Amino acid sequence: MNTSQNSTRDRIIEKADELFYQQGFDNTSFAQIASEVGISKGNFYYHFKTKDRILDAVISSRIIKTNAMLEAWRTEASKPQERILSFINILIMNKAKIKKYGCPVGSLCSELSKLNHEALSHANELFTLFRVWLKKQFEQLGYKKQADELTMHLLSQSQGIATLANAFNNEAFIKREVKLLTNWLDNYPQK
Amino acid sequence: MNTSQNSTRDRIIEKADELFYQQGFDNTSFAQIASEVGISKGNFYYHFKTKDRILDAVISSRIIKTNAMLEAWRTEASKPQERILSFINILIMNKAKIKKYGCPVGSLCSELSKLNHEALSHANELFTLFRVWLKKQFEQLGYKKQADELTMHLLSQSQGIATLANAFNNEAFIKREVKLLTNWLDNYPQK
DNA sequence: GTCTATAGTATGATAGAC
DNA sequence: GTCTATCATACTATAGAC
Repeated sequence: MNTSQNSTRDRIIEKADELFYQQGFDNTSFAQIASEVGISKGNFYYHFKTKDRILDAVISSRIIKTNAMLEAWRTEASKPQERILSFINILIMNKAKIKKYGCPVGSLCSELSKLNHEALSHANELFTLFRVWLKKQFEQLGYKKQADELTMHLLSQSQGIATLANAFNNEAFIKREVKLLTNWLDNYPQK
Repeated sequence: MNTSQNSTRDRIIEKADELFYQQGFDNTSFAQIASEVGISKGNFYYHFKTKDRILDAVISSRIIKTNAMLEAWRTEASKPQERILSFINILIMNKAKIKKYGCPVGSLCSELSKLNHEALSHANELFTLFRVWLKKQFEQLGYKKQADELTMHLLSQSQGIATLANAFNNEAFIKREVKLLTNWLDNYPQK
């Protein structure tokens, strides 16, 4: 568990993460994950006893990756404005996948909400990671009390962009809206 | 079919519509719909042979209702600006349900996209109804070439608001963002 | 750790009586 | 039109050999 490389377990998580994003959690079966990883269903159950456990592992993995990404954005840019732009630009970086599958965070939370799944609060932590990080950047930009409102507004816009790009299968729309967001960030008046 | 009142069929569609919204399409079983309507599964299959057929019927029903709503908004207000406000205000009108289940259009399209379901294009017509209607209002407001971009921007914002209100279980956020949207509509400069 | 069965259950769908 | 079976399948999960 701790000493070995965990390579099979990691491969399961990685593949499950991908399939949950592309097909949804409920719509992805153990059999398919096992098949695509190249192991038997029996072996799969050695690593994860229930479907909730694999979902938890996937969410935890995403949390770790997200934290690493946010930390990278922080160190790569000294100015908070540039850091916020890093967030906005993931819409461009991932535009092909977003067009196909929407936002990985938003679509997962939306599905878990419908399923009334207990892992919803765990998945929501992903949103909260972005929220806390962005809020800090807005605060450093000079926005005091409005930092969280600005953050929620930005998160909201990015969710809307992902949803419509997915629904209308439209990458150009993402580019246009990202420009609007960038202008908004540049020109927001009150501090 | 045509002469009778179709009451059982209509009740099935109505209940399926509700359950698909609250629990998702894939996660809602025939058995549950039948049970909640108060009929047997066998009777259910008399009215709808496959799950795709009931989904089609639900989407068609939503299209009819949406068209009626848009037509009502048109006749209730003579000014295009007021009509657009009618659209924005459904976020307030339905804030309790949006908090619980998200946007009925966005969440359905998102799910069908993940399922790679053939009914996705049918469901997208719902988005298109709003898009065409809003575009017309913006054109009458005096926006020529930008009408569709403004429409997509507005649709995008409403989707984002619904997604975040659902994820964070937050109605106050809806109210705040609706005010921003209303201000945006009032103050948008270029025509 | 990995495999091959296999159990148990839920679901979509059908057959046939009334 | 509505009902009571019933079938077939897919999926979650388990047992036990290697």
